[in-house]
Amino acid sequence: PLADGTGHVTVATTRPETMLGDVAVAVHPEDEAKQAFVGKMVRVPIANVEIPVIADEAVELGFGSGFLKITPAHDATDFETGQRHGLAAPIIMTTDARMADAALEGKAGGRVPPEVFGMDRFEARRVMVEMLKQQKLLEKIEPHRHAVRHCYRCDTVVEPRLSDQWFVKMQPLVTPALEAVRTGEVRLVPERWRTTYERWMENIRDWNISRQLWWGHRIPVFTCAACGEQWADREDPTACRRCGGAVEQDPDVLDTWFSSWLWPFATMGWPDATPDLERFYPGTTLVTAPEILFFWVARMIMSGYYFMGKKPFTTVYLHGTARDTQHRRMSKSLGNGVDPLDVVRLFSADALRWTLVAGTSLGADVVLDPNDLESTFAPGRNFANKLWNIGRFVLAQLTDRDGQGRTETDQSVSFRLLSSPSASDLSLADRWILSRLQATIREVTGSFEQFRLDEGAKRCFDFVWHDLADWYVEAVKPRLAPNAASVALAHTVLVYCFDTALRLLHPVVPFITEELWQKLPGRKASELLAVAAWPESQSALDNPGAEAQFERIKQAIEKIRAIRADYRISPKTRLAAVIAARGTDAPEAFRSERETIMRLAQLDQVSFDGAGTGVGAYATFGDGSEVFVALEGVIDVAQECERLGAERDRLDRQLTGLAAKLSNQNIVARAPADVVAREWEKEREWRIQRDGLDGKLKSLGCS
RNA sequence: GGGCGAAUAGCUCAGUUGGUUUAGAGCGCCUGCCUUACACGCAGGAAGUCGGGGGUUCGAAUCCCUCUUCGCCCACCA
Repeated sequence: PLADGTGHVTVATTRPETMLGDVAVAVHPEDEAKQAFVGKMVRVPIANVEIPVIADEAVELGFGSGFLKITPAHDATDFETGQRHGLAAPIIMTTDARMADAALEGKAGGRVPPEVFGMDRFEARRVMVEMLKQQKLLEKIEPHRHAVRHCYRCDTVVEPRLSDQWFVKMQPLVTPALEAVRTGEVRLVPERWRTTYERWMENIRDWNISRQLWWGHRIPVFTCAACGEQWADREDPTACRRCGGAVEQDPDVLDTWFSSWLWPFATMGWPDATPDLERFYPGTTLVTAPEILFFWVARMIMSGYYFMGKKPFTTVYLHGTARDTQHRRMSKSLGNGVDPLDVVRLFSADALRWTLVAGTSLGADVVLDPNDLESTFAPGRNFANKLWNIGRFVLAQLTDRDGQGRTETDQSVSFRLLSSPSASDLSLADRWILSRLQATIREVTGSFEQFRLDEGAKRCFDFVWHDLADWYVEAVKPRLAPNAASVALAHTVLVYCFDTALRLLHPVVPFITEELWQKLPGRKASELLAVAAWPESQSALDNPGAEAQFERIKQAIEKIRAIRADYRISPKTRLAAVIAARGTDAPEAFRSERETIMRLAQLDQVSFDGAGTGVGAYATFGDGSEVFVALEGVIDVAQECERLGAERDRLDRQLTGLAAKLSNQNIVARAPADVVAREWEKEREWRIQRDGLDGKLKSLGCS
């Protein structure tokens, strides 16, 4: 009711009991209809005090009744409104949320009436609603969804209550910390966090650093019981610095982040100028979770500039978060987590690490399925297993040749190549894998430097599994026979490749790589991969020509394997094939890897002269090179026609698409020359392959 | 309420300044193999109108607009 009895205003609230602490009712200054009320007094029911109607922009236009009760002691927004209008802030609850006037120190007789005095807030709410009803001052009750703060530990609804606290004035600390990130002096990775960081820094509020907890660093503020002098001190004083009276230390402790923000230098002996501090400050890369960017990272940057005059680190790498298949963050309270120890037990620590590193691209979260650990972590286990088996194979070659363990020769030869590769002795497969390895070293190093851990991990995976194991190890097997001429060289290349791959992979799968690496020849007992040198690529081993030629070897083998599968020929059946190099494809390359082709395509006969004749299956690849597999008695002309026809049609479709592109003058004129040249080269190769197939189709009499 | 991000094969995701890609990988799926390092493996294969619509461009999964859906972070919500 208005105090002058001329009417009333209606106020909505979700916390009726706090009306005992109301000091004003506010309306929005632009709410024309309500301006007449501003300056009038209203009587707060139950509390029986008169308070003014004021105008303030904290009121949201169009929300609720348009009248907002102001309770400065029990609501943060209201506190600020109260400050703006110079209003009092009566506290009407105790620290354990029972109704009582704090100003009366536990005695009744103030704003809190006897009916609810000493009552818990929720009980008081019920009683007060009843009282309002009886006094016919309750207009209506309706459901309203809104956010209520709960204690993170016991889930109790938290009640805002005005109290004295210590704050750090943040504005002076912000400027250098904001500038550092803006200029790139401190780099955030991924970069998009910069916006978030800047927004927070620009709107920073003073930092409440006092906590009413049992455990923590006590606030070093002292108060004299006699004269009231109050000061902060580095030492613990025993008497007042002014009058010599008894002193008391502030009972509160510091916010945990108030000590954490000193971490970059306090851990190294600060405030003393220690050698560690000199050597290790500033640090290089801080790795942490994104949600801690404000709590910790921003504050470390601020404290670094303030206390040390320098940034605390150059790069902040913010990693992803582990989530479940519904993208919920894994947490103890939700119970949707994956226990790392289970994963270690079932799949190994390397498998766990592999999944998290290889499965997360920069700045992205990683989704793990707590209900299907197998499909989540098996790939990592499988890869570790593959590494182990390659290691077993390599080591077996080096140790059991004549039943007498590894020899002196093995150890010396294995590392000679590193300094002086002799190209003339190397096979095509050697040159290919060595060149591939150099590219791998460069790419993996580059990826890691850019925090593209997934990219680096997967590049290693591809090299180890698909280059080294699938092709090189298979190609090199015949040369590993004890009496083979190039056995020492083969060992050298094999060990060099494997050793280097282990070094590259060590950050991702540290345990198995360490174990394997220490078993390699030439290792001293004290050597650790963990501190071994990072590989450097040797440009002398780069060999694009060998890479291209060995690609053709692979293609020839793959064509033969595909023919074998198409005609359902048992893997045990050895076949005879003719491979004809065409165009720029080098015939001597095929000849030099004759053994490899025979073994991997399961042939008992291969010729590199002329084209194949008789009944058989045909395929074309590369620069028009051809492969012919004799299939007397197996071949079905109709099926061969269909097979070749399908391949010819596929090439035709591609050629049609390309032709449209290349006949468009716009493209030819406006696209970069090298792009156009590449398209023409593609067109040439596809056309040669297509023409080859056409000829074959004709000669088979396919319609 | 404010800010940010994501939608690409059945699933989880790559695809770095628009053009070497015939849109890839792992898992799953289909066929055949215990080929003396590995069946946690080998060989071959199927599978995607790159969320919808519009635009810019000679050219778009990639840039712009819009719609839809999902998610995350922050917040002083009467």
